Order: sequence, then structure tokens, then C-alpha cells
Amino acid sequence: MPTIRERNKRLIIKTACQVFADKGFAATKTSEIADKAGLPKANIYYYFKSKEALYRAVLDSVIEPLLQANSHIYEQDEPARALQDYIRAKIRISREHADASKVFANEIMHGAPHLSPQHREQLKAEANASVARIQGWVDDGRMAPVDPQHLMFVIWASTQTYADFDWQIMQITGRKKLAAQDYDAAAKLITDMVLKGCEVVPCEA
Amino acid sequence: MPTIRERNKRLIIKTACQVFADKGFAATKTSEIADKAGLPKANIYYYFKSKEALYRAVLDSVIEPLLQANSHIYEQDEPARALQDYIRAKIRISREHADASKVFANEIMHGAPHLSPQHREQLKAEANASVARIQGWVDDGRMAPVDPQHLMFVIWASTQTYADFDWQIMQITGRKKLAAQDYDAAAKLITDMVLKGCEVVPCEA
DNA sequence: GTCTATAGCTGGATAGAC
DNA sequence: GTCTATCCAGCTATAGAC
Repeated sequence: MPTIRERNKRLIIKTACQVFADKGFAATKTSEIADKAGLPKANIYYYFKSKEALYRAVLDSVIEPLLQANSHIYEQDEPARALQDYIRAKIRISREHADASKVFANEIMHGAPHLSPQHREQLKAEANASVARIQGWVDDGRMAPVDPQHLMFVIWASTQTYADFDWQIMQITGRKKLAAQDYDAAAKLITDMVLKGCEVVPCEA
Repeated sequence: MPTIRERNKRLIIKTACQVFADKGFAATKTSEIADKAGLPKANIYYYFKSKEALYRAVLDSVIEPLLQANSHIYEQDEPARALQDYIRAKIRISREHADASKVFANEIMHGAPHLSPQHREQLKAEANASVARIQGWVDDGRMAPVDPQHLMFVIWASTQTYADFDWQIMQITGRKKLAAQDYDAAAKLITDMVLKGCEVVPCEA
């Protein structure tokens, strides 16, 4: 029933995510979030008991989409297909959820001081499961014996860089805004490199 | 002969670099820098006119080491050797200058609001030169026709991640601190992947 | 549920003694 | 060149009218 409550909370979280991504937690003023959301500042505090509580809510909202890409590692049985889909999904996230990625990157870079123990465990569990899956393919002789952990780090880093460090990418490519073709080119190169590195043959499409 | 002046400035910049890397600019208190450096806060302001001026000094001190890795792209004529050395150098920087890397990453992630136009140009020029160099190898048929810009982004991202997101790496590897073998494993995997992706044969050593 | 006005504190910056 | 004491801006957070 509290449809207005939910709607406002969502609006505030969404706006806060943009500002936190842009400025970082400490540099963000609650008044700026309020202004961008078109609300008086006190309204923020009516819905969230503190700036930090709001930030935690943003972190929560951000983790689900970021973890969804992992599903491709499980749903596809063929290594080439799985890696290919995974990289594509990660690049899509960098494009469609750049703010979420930045908020998360910021949090991680500073040692995840606001991340709940539950979320830490969840992330670790997801990573470990993906690593185990890749190790399985290696053990079955279906791909070259790469270190699965470092393979994941490379995939994470090279896909997320298109969100987290988009400013640098735009500087160097000379773009005002990254376009579909840029993300496609990135996905292509990363996929190509990873598949060759793992010595698996690409799937069509 | 202001040897004491220089010594103190260096100490303050070095300490500030650590704290800025750990907390980010806005979350850093000058009192914390002072405490860690074993100085009263007013001393900081005797040497630097503001927190922001100190931060800019840190940024300045950080850029040189980060750019040095680029030299390998020019000094080596053979693509395989150059890329190999470049990746190794970048990984070494992630290990030896992790704080510098984090300060810089933070700055870039938020759109480089404190970076001087000179430094922006310098970074862009270095990047463009490296890209041109790689494009030259492609044109000469000495490596596969990869997109040189995206190749650089991948190398940057996957090497810097070992500094910027070391917390995550440690979480997943279960290490308390990354050791030589971790950086070696990373360098090996990244090099392997890049060389295969570029279709150049590795050099010995 | 909304908003104005303001309290209260944190932290950047400085005056001025040594 | 060093340091203590303090000032004051700007921010988070809230009281209280509507």
C-alpha cells in the first residue's frame, strides 16, 4: 500500500546512486541529492535515517545487477560459450549500470568499509563458485590450464574499466560519450583475447 | 639549502599519499595526515597552503612513476618483447606503487577534477604515442590487427586492478597480503593472453 | 507526508607565542 | 621553523509548523 513511500525511496536511491558514483561517499552532500531529486533535504532524512543509511541502501540496490552476469558461467556448459556470454554481459553492465559499477568500485577500492558481512560472503561465494566452474573445465581438458582466479580478475578488470574509468576512455578515444560500437569493440577484443588465452574455439554469434 | 624544508615536504607528501589512497580526498582529514606523519596539523599548512594544494602535490608526485612503464613500448622494437616488458612493468608498479595507483584511479574515476590541463595533455599524449606505436606494428603485419586503443585499456585495467582493487583480490585468494608469486602469476596470465591475442610469439625470459 | 528554519558539530585554516 | 589554541564555514541532522 505505501506506494508513495516506495516511489520516493526509489527516486532517492536512484538519484543518490548517480551522485555517489560521481563524487564518492564523503564528497557527496545530501543537499545535492535532494536538489537533483527535486525534494527538500529533510525529505531524505524522513525516508533514511542518515546519509550512511542511504548509502548502504544504494550499495544494496547495486549488488544484485552486478552479480547477475555470473549466471552465464553456470547456464552454459560449453566453456567458449560461457566465457563469451559472461564477457558480453559484463560489458553490458558497464554500459547500462555504470553508476552502480562506480559506486561499487569506490567501495572496494577503499577496503569495502560499508559492505555488510553478508554481502562480503555473497561476493566471495559467487567468485569461488565461478572459479570452481572454470577449474572444472580445465580439469576436464576442455580449456588450457589457466589460473581461474587470475582469469576472473582479468575479465572483471577489463570489462569494468569501461564503466569505472569511462572518463579516461572518452579522453583517449575522443568521444563525448561511449557508443554501442565502442562497447562492441571492447567486448570483441576481450572475448578474442580470453578465448585464445584459454585455447577454446569461439562459438558462432 | 632548505634541506629540512624538502625533507618535511617529502614526508608529508608520502604520508598524504597513503591516506588519500586509503580514504579518498574528501574523506581524508588533514589531522590524520599530520598524526601519521608525527607532526602537528599546523605544520602541514606551513608547507602547503591548503588540503587541496597538498593533494595536487601528491598527484604530481604520483604521475611520473605511473608513466614510466610506457618507455618499454618505445625502447623495444619487437612487439612481443615490448608488450611483455610493458605488462611486467605495469604489474611491478601495481606492487611497488599501489598507493600512487589508487590515488590516481580515484581521481580518474571521478572525472579527474583536480588534474591540471598539462597533466591531462601529457597522459593523452603518452597514450596516443603508445597507440600509434602498436598501430605501426599492426600495419607492418607484425601482429594481428587488434584495436590498439582497446588493447591498451585491457592492459591498463588488468594490471592496475592488482593495486586498485587489491582488497578484492586478497579476499578471493585468501591472502593477507599479495606476494611475489601472486604478481608473477598475474603477469604471466596477462602476458600470455595478450601475446596470444596479438598473435605474436613470446620472447624467452 | 512535506518543508523551513536552525541546532550542533566536524574539520579546514590561521593567529600568534615560542 | 614549530606548535597550541581557536576561529569559522559548511555540513549533517532535527524540531516543529503546516
